[in-house]
Amino acid sequence: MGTKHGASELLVNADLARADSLAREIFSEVANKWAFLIIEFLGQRTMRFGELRDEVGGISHKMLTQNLRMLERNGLVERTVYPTIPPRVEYTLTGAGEALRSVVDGMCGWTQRYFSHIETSRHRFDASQL
Amino acid sequence: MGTKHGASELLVNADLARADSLAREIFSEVANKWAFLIIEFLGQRTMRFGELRDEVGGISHKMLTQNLRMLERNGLVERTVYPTIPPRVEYTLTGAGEALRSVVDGMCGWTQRYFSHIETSRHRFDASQL
DNA sequence: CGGCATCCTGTTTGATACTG
DNA sequence: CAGTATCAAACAGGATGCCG
Repeated sequence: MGTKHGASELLVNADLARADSLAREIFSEVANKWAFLIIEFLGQRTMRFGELRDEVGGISHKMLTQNLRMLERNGLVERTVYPTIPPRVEYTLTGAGEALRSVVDGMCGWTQRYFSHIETSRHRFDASQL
Repeated sequence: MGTKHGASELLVNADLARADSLAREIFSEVANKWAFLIIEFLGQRTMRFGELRDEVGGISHKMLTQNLRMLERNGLVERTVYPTIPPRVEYTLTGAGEALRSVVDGMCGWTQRYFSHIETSRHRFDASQL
């Protein structure tokens, strides 16, 4: 890296810095347990709000709504409303969502693979903390 | 799936159910942004507490300690203390940690790949919410 | 330097109730 | 059925100070 910078080079650096912090922001927003679980289950098939709630399990109505909105905003999930009575709303993964699902799948596989390693490690750790 | 179950089959099912909920618990505990960022940076090289704090950036002393303990407890990170003055503590990824890092790397790649898709989607969404 | 305990604040969350 | 609002409870997180 030299000590001379043209104006355009400075702009490029500024752009990279902006992109980087935004990338980190996206990363932080999406990397949470509910989002991952939702993506994992939605990957299996399109589901209605209530189905998803049952599948995920242990998530409150409010949390599911919040996370679905966040995922929709980021273009990972598509929301389709059928204006019937009672209302019917379906959620599907988009291409970006499917792509992230393969990452989440990787994590599921990891959990299975290292399951006993983790259990053992936990016991050892807890025992050592008396 | 028949309607008759032997005692051992019931036990197996019970075990699977226990393992499943534990797996989900592990999944939920590890799938958070700080843990992912820590794993990502530690994957590059062994680091001291302070280095890691600087690399991750924006994480408080307390959060870093908490997450490192959690990762150590689950056997993803190994903690080495050098009893010098001042103290020197190094953190390294274990095999399980490295394995999870490849998942996190996948997510980093995903973020880069869909970066502009996400930005566009966000703008569209925010505009539609007036 | 790194860890732990404490206090204190603001965010997250669940429960509840009401709307279309 | 799905969404939104509101409220209280619970928790996460930052700041600070002291210890090894």
